[in-house]
Amino acid sequence: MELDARKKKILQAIIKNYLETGEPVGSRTISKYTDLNLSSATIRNEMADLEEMGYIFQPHTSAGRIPTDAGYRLYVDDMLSEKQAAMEKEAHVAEQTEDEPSEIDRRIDRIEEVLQEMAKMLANNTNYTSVISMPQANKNRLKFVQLTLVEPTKLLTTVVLEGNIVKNEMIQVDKDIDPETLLKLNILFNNELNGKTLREINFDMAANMADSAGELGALVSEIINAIAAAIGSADGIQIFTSGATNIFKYPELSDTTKASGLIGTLEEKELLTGLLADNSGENEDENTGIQVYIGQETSVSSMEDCAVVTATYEFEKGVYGKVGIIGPKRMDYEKVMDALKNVTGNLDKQFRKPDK
Amino acid sequence: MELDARKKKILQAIIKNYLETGEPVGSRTISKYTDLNLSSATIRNEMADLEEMGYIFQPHTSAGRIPTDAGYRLYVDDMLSEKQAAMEKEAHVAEQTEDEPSEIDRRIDRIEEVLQEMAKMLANNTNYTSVISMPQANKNRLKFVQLTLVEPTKLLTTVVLEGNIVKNEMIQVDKDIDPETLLKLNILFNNELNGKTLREINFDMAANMADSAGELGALVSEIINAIAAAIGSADGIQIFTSGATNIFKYPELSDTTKASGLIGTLEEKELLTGLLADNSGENEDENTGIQVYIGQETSVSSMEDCAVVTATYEFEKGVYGKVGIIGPKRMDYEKVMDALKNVTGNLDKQFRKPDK
DNA sequence: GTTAGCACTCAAATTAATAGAGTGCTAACA
DNA sequence: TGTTAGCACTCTATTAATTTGAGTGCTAAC
Repeated sequence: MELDARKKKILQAIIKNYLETGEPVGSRTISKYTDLNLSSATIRNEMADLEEMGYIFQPHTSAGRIPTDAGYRLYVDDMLSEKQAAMEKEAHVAEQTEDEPSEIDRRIDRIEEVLQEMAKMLANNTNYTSVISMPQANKNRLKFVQLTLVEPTKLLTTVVLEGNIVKNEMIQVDKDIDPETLLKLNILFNNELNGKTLREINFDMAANMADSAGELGALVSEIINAIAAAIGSADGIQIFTSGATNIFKYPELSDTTKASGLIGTLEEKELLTGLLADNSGENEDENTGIQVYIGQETSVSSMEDCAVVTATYEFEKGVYGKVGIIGPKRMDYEKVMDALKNVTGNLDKQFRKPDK
Repeated sequence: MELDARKKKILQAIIKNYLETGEPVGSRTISKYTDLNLSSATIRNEMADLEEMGYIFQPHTSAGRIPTDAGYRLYVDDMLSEKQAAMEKEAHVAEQTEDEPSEIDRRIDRIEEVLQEMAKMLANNTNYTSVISMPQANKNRLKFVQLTLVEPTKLLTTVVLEGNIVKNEMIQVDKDIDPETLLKLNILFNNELNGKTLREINFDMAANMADSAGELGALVSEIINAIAAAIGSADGIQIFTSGATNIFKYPELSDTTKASGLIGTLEEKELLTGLLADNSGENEDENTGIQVYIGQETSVSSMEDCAVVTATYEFEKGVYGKVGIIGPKRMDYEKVMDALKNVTGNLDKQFRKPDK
């Protein structure tokens, strides 16, 4: 069967209406709602076809229609391509209004706090649950290492990554370290490791350095481990969420089992990593950088009644983080995408030009 | 009216039964449940008295009785005094078994992670929601300050507090700083500030130091601000929660409005600070260090159907943090208190003797 | 002071009745 | 051939009526 223009128009009308009301949509409603001037009977016929094609379904025999995941998919894809076209048009215009004053004017030293607050704002504005991931550091380069003796046998390793993410790790050492050795170590590490990514600081390099350090070998490799751990802890995607309770605003998500499951995954966060991982390209809209996962596509069972929309922000050249919205499938995709574009734009500005 | 021994026994039986079943308790049940050998009619009379005294009430006229907050209070206080007596007996015994091997054997460098994991364990074990506060640092002393130049105009301030809590703050400076000045500053700050608490690093001291620094005055006071901010950020009580979804296991908490409110306060965390604040003495049981808040006593409106039990752990001499359990009023107080004692004991050990 | 017995109350569960939205199908129409 | 009016049918949701049972309070007897 063909999905001709009329069928498509009807499908869109059904979805649009369902997004607003959350109730199954009947043929009579569509007959009035659209400018097609068709009777409800005709609509009914078309609806039967659309159902056969898998875009809509009836929760029970005498009810109106509800979009299936495939239906949502079609709708969202259409919207994305429209958005894309619109953006191409406005591209140059945007270029000019570039340097409008950012509303947010604060110190950037505590990225965590900025992101957490951003998440809060986003959740408040959209009435959905928001999710933001720390920029992924596994591509981040080591900028600076500082070893400091805090106690005679306690060595503090301060690791600064490109983009000025700072991490600390405390090392317990066996024997006292004299200031001279400490200085030597500091120089050694900064010479050898600066500019390297976690991947590059691999076992080979650890071995090499330990060898060339002679009798300090054991200590050196322990320090390298600590550094790797520090980078790694920045690396294990850190996720901020906000507005978890917004799900209770949508009846289809707020029965106890579903809500509990959802909030559980939000609390645990592990399952969210997949959605916020840096899977650029895959499934992503090239122009808008927006990804949409509907129901099963999230591959998180507790979210099978949800949709997730994510966008990417640039933290440093080549280092990305993600912002996401989790809500019911019948979320206001358009509004959500706008809000996300807005947030990522803000973050981009804030991080890329830290000082005015 | 007098609360004689028999009435008390009946009251306890009612509460005990209600804790288990969550259903209103009738006179017949008590007549069998206790070893008092009284008929249900007699129990009924006593119950009427207990109701008049405000310890129990009926949700509706033809239902069994449910404990009031006052009833719970009596029950809990009784239990605490029993526990206290028991502890006094076991005091010397405990002394001997002191150095049993701790089950938890991990690196202590990341306090945050330790606490978060502890919270998780606690929530899993008890089936309630757990809450742990970072040790409060406003009594913490500054141990060490390290200034490092990360970029020509970016100064990284690493602050180590007693107990090896590490905080970082990035400072943007106007003009380049030469290595010599940096060294001078490092020495200055470590000489002047080490061992001081946030309170002691007040405006006077800031002013003094800035004055004696001459032309570097502006920079010095900016750095002091950064240090204060770093300490302050460790100071603003940081709270870890876990097992928020456990509340759905208790019907009396899981209707959407209540659950939403509760989870909201758990997410926001601000409202929890009151419960976990270091209000030692006030309302606290001297021997056990356990505090119990029932319903209204939490002074958090979303928790008026909850009870909160907290215990104190010692992080460093004189520096305390709190561990708490949030659950329905009919929680298993005994189990909860034991679990809390267990956790605080573990934390005490872990922090007080970091190395074996 | 305790207890048996009885009338009474009220929430919760069950059943019955009703209303209404929406469908599918058929037959007529342009 | 595509569109439409009309009608019988289906199924949910709502409301009302009924029943059940746990539990009480009170009285009278022990």
